[in-house]
Amino acid sequence: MNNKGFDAQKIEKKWQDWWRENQTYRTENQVAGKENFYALSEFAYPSGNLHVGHWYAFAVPDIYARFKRMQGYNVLYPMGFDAFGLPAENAAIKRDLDPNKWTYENMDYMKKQLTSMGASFDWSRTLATCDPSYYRWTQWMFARFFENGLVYRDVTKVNWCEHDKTILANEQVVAGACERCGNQVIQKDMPQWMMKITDFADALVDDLEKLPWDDSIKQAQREWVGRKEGSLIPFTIRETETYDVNTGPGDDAFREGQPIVERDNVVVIIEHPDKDEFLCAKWKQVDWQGFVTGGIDEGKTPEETALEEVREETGYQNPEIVQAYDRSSHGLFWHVVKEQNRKANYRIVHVKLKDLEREESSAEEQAIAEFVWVPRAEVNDFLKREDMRYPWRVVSGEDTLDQVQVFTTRADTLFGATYLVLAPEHTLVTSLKNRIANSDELDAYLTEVSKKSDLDRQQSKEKNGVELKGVEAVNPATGQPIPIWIGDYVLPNVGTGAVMAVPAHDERDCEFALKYDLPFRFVVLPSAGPVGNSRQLITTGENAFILSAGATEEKGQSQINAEWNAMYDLLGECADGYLPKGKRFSCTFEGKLINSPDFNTQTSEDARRNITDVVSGALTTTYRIRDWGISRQRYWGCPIPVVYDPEGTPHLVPDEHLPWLLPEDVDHTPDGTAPLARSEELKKRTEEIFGKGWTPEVDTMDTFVDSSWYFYRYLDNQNEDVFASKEAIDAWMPVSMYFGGAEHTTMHLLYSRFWVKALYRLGLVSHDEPYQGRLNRGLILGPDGNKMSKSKGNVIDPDEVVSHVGADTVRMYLAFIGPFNEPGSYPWDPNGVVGIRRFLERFWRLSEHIVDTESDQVTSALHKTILKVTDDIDRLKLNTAISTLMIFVNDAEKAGGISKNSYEILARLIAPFAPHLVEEWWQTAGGYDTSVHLADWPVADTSLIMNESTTIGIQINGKVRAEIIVSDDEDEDTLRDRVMALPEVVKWTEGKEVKKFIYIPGKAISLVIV
RNA sequence: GCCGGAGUGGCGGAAUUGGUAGACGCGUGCGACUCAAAAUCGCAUGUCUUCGGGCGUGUGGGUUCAAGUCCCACCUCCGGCACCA
Repeated sequence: MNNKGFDAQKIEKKWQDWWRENQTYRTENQVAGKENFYALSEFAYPSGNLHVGHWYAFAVPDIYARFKRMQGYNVLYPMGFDAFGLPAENAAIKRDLDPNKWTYENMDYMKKQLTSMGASFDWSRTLATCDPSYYRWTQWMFARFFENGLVYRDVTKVNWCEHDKTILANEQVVAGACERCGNQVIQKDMPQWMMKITDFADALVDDLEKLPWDDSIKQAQREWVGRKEGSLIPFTIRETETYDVNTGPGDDAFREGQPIVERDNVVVIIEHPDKDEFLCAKWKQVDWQGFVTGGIDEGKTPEETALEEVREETGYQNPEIVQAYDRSSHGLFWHVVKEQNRKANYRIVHVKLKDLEREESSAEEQAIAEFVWVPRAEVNDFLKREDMRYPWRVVSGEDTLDQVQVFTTRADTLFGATYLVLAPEHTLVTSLKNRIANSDELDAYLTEVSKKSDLDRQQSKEKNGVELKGVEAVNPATGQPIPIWIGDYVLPNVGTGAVMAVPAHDERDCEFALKYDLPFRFVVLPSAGPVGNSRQLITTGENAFILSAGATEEKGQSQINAEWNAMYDLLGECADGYLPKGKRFSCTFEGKLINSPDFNTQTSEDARRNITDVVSGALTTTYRIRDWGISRQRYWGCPIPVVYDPEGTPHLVPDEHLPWLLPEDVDHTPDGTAPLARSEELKKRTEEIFGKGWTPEVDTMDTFVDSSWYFYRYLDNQNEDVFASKEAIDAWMPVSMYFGGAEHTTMHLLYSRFWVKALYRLGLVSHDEPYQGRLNRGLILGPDGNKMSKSKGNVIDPDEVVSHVGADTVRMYLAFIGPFNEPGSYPWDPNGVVGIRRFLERFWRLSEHIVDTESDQVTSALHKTILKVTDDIDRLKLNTAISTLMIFVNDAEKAGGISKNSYEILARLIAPFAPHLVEEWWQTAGGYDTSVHLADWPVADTSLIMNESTTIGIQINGKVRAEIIVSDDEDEDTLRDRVMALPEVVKWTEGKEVKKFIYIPGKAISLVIV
């Protein structure tokens, strides 16, 4: 291929050498009359070999950097190496090498490969994060952060990768697995150094507003920070006095032959209408022993049964329900225990008499029991007797054990909170342990939970839990006691690790409540959406009644209407909001409050604030993001500049001892302990400087620390006094355009933003965002459309392609493969590469057709091309810029030639894409002795653009039927006459009436006929 | 499930504000040059067609003289978050 057209190999070598010798791309911090432009590509890990992804990451942005340079900017486009990290260490372990040597050899080799791209890197500014002259400043910044409380040491649960034998940051754990090696990550308690990124959580979200980045990047960062507005609601916790049921001879169940086992019964507590007294049955030898009881018949509610029992057994005719307790109690009859050991289920119903109107009870009833009024205090004493246990709670109000804060985003549903769920890890679970009646059950559950990995726990959606018997919480809005559960669906580090469960308005609580038969209270009437009741209402639950409401309808709007109507009907039936069995569901929409005294008809939004206020809660914000743990138990990383005194207190290594060097006498084999702990030299060094008994920190830093500030060091990489001078920083920062991979959106990009904000807070820099522009590039796939991988055998070796078609072709092909400003994935097409090579050859051959005078059409087309190419490169739509250049070259060929001046302009337009080839023409045939890359970018002369006529389509009833050439100055009437005379138009309009004639100059003519 | 983004020929993709859908490149077909092949050049290339035209930008509706583009509903794919309270 090289024997025809141009010799890429020769040309490229020649100009790469020339550029180096002439320092063409050396960049000064300031150039008079030029604005600075900092174009940055995420630096490379020195893996030892350049792949197509590197070309895409570095060579394509280089086109942009060259373009900006020609446009008159003073452009910095630097390159360096992110040189600490696991691969070096793994290679070292595997092949018994020195990671330092391995890394530096790779960097040398890769520098050569990078040069072969023809990129305009200023190599005088390069850096390597593993170089002591670099990491000295990483350590220096760590020290400043330490002094200002931005880094601290803490023992926390950490993500531990068994394979890599190191801690991982939350950001490095993907779906419970190690982001690097894919092995499962386990939780371990370990001391580690933490960066206080949470201090900047708000700024990391809010400051996104002022950045013109793609919304997907900003959104991903927002979600990562996970800021949520909500309320902290305090719930008091108290001891529940739960008693087994004792009944006397008045109980149905006591009578011979009654089916007691598995029978549902009520115990009725009867309150006096005026006095604080309760009606108790008087039995046999004792003054009184119990309350009215009765069996619940099939189809009756406990309430109905209770009212009936009161009327029948006591004769009082107007009882009124105060409260029905939902929890049933498994009672043992005190007297039956001895004889038959029978059991029954009890529901307790508390009624109050409206008046003392009384019918005489039957003789039979009177024979069994007569009734006496007993003062509350006396009843309470009775209930507390060891041998006399009743399921009725004694209300005393003085038994507050503790308080628990619950975080919720839906304080408006507080009246619907019918139970509380704590994470198994919640501290309250331990502190309440001795109060809990069912601690065996609890222990068994806790053991089971601890066996589950975090991954298992989050993957199994089957909810389960255990009630903490013996304690209960009080719903601060209703004042009602509610049970407390623990459940592993509540995660310890989300919110406060405690949830107020509102089954009627939360899907997860609904599932849990259905499983354990907990009450549903509906307190928010959903509002119709902006377009009416267009949304499906039910999220989950026993919604058969609702489904059947719309069963005859087709799925769609009428089904949805039926759902809403069924809900309204149901809510009309249950005035207190408690949903009956079989009709329990959850609806998470916001709306207006119901069943919430004092707050009814308020909107969810208002109620959240007002309810929070009334229950002495607090509006608050929570975040998903956690502090950044940076300790790594690995060798090849930046040493943490900390030593411990004999008491174990950490101290910074003073600045004069920086760089705090990475020891070399270390066996790198990972065994779960830090390799640095095995260094005699480090131990000795520490004792010599600080004294006997002092020990060094042996963990190294996460490599994301190294890369959090590297863009400063390019600006002033030789400076030995500061990480970069203020002048250099102010000249270049923030980075004008940062090119990188989408995979770094929630890691490097977030960390470095944090880092800069921290430096800003400490007054070390004068800007609080590192990157003005940001572009996530796409992915180059193999020719088969799959991700390139050795196992699939679809890996493209750029060196090999370059040896066939040259670097210019490869660069330009990558720019042509798809829009660089959209992070799509583009398959590598070997034939597509050939197409670009053909184009470059046509451009090359066009230089043999230089004529003295070219046609006006060519001149006009050239200037149009300038406009379009300039605009496209500016928007990083390099693919269409190239297609525009192709069109022009094709046209110029056909037009028979091009003037030298025009060819020079064309050459400059192509120069960023094919820097070697254009330089070759420019400095040989073109006759220049300075680089084309330092030439000015062409500016279009619009006066040379011929634009007097355009061909536009004629639509008849919306269909294009003809076309016509129109000059810009033609008036509408003459145009109309010409249009109507066209044979193609006549064909369609003959015998029809033309109702409308629309002319949009330069765009369309539209006729409406009938 | 929620939040982003995207669905256009055989393929990558183009159409910047609603105005001739498919630019440009690849592939394919035919032709020229050649003893032949490669390379190069030229022509054609959405689809159906009774050669009048019909149909075409994920699906179904709608707005408009005009819709890939705007509105409503849905489907699929990609990315982020996810038992997040």
